[in-house]
Amino acid sequence: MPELPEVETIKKNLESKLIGQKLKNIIVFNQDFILKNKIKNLNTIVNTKLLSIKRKGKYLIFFFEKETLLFHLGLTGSFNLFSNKDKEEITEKEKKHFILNFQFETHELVYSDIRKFGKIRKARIEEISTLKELKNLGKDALEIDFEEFKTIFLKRNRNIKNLLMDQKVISGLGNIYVNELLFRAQISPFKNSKDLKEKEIKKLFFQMKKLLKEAISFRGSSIKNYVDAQGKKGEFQNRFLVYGKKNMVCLKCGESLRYQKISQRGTFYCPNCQSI
DNA sequence: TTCAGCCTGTCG
DNA sequence: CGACAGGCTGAA
Repeated sequence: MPELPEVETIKKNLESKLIGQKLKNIIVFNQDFILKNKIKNLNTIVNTKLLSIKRKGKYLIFFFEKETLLFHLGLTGSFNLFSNKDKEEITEKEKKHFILNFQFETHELVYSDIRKFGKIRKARIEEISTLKELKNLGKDALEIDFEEFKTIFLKRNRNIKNLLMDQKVISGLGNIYVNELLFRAQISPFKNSKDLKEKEIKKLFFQMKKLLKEAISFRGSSIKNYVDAQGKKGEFQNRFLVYGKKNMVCLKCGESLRYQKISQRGTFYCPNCQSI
């Protein structure tokens, strides 16, 4: 579900409410999920303060005084902040997917996950960078500079869409934003990375930065499930040019947009604007 | 590099 | 009912 812009939006929400607060208690709603993630002694972070929250790619890392919690939201993971007054408005339907409730001084932070593809890791601060989830992660799409971005395409012989979605190569982009990015950069999703010209790599780089910043400014994209930590939908789905627009008219050229799977992922593109 | 598998929900 | 969904992994 959440790609870089959605995770960044959630991070901002949480930072503004929770930084510096002491975690008073944790309630586990779904013990199976905790077991599956091999989380032991979750309670050792209780009675310590949340010092900072960092994002890398689609991961969120909560830094407590001695330990850290790493989250990946999978497809349907979500955080929800509740103050005491809006707790009564929680529906049974929402409760059904609650995994964890972190009770801070002024707010409760609930992690929910409908499909339970999300991931949690716990590590001491000094161990965090040794987690395989982070060790194998490519540079964050917002942080990478052009020189580094260019090297992604050297010596690689792969489908461009798969390459950009590979978190080990560059982290943060998912299916929505790669579809949108390739359209905006006017590059075919079927193109091989080795065939990109320097000019196209430049275009891809600048469009990527622009797209992600724009999406963040609209607080991410909500297709079905995504809401930010305040329960609000994003707005960037209203700015999509191709994603979810099979058979609709291309706003640039009027051609009918196509849909086809590439490596099992739905791919939307304009055959005219994005010719090979 | 493909493909099932992990899960639940929705849409046609 | 099958197809599909903002992701990722591990096995063939």
